[in-house]
Amino acid sequence: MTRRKLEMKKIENTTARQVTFSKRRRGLFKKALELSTLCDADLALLVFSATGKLFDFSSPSMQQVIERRQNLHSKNLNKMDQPSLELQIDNSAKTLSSNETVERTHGMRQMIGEVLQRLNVEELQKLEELLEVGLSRVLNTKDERFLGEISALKRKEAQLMEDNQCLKQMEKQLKIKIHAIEQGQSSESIINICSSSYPPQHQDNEDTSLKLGLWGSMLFKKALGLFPLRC
Amino acid sequence: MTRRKLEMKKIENTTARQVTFSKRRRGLFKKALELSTLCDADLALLVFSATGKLFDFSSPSMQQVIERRQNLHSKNLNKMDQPSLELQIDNSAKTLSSNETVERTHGMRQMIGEVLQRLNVEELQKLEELLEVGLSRVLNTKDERFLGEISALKRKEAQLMEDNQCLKQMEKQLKIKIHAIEQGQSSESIINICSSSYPPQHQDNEDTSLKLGLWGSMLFKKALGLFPLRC
DNA sequence: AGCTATTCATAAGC
DNA sequence: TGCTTATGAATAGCT
Repeated sequence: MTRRKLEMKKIENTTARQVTFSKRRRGLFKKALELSTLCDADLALLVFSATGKLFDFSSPSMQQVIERRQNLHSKNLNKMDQPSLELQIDNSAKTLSSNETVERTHGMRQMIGEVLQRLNVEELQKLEELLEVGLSRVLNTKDERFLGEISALKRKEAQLMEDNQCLKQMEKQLKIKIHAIEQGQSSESIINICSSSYPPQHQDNEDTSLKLGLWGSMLFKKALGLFPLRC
Repeated sequence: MTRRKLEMKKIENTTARQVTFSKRRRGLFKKALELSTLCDADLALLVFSATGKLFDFSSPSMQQVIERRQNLHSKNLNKMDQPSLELQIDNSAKTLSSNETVERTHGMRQMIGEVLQRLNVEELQKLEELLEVGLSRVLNTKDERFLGEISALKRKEAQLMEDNQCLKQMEKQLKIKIHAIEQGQSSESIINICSSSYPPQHQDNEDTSLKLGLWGSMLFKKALGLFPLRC
């Protein structure tokens, strides 16, 4: 603002608006750069022009800053749900540093930031490599868990379907037997199948279903062995 | 800057740095607001303080602006909306290998390696950024698939267990009936239990086993209806 | 795109 | 952290 003070609302004249956009955009980016330089702050600035062109500046990388924000949001959402990681880091910090005041006055991030400042390029490269390896291990572990869970579920599913089929067969057989009886035939030709008591209640509540399924099919197979008609 | 011009590098004095951070941060956000107001531009500004606190401003919403950027990047990745980098790489590749045998004998990796050698730091940073965005999208998509598959399997499992229970009930009833008949009692005295809450309510056609489950239970119901004694 | 006249932002100091 | 002030920066309106 100079010559005259500018009213703080949208500039209606398109040309004037575009000129102002260019000038002020440059100014804004300069200020952003200065802030990040002078104060060593992480920062991201995204500006879309009216024509859809993107201007951006960030420190460190845009992706990193955005992810940092999203992590923050996730944490806020989860809150105390999983104190694990931060707490672990914090504990590690406590174990590492005999000077307790450091831990109390400085946040973890700040501590990390300051430590990083002290590292030279070579050390930072080593660290980068370590973190890359660590990331890939984390990702692989996560995938393994996912895949493990999926295959467990598939096993369970297969088991249940098998049980299901067997039960249906069993049902069929029982109906045949009933029919036979009702036709006045001797029931001796068709034998007792399942005199057992029902599902044993295990104390393992984590995976009742699988055991139940297993128990079911074992029972059924046993029954089949006794049964004149095969399943 | 006033009183004296400030050198453009990190302020070493921590207190002074924090004071400057506060002042300049306020100024930066004011400028950002003014730019978005005057020029009606989409804009996002994220600043992390050294203590990890997040300050942000955006217009319209942070999420929208960030997504707009991601979309832009996807487009860049997908096609030649912005031919700059991709084209440069491609051109570099073509320039590099006028000799066709080179392309054929050298693997993709080596070619990429050579192309990368030709990029300057700025181009490499852009590329790094693109790859980071791409990676994070790939990871997110993968996770979504995993989670989707897991929840589908869990639904399936629940369905199968339900079917299973019902079949077991049926079996039990049939046995009771047989027993009754064999004792010479009237079958009328033993009646139905489990036909109540049966009909499954899923519409997941993508899944054979589910259909089988559905089919199974429909069959079961039908059988019940035809059967002299109800279940 | 340049050029000022002006207003704004802010480093230093308290 | 807040206020003051001198001064360097940013920039609106012109050209």
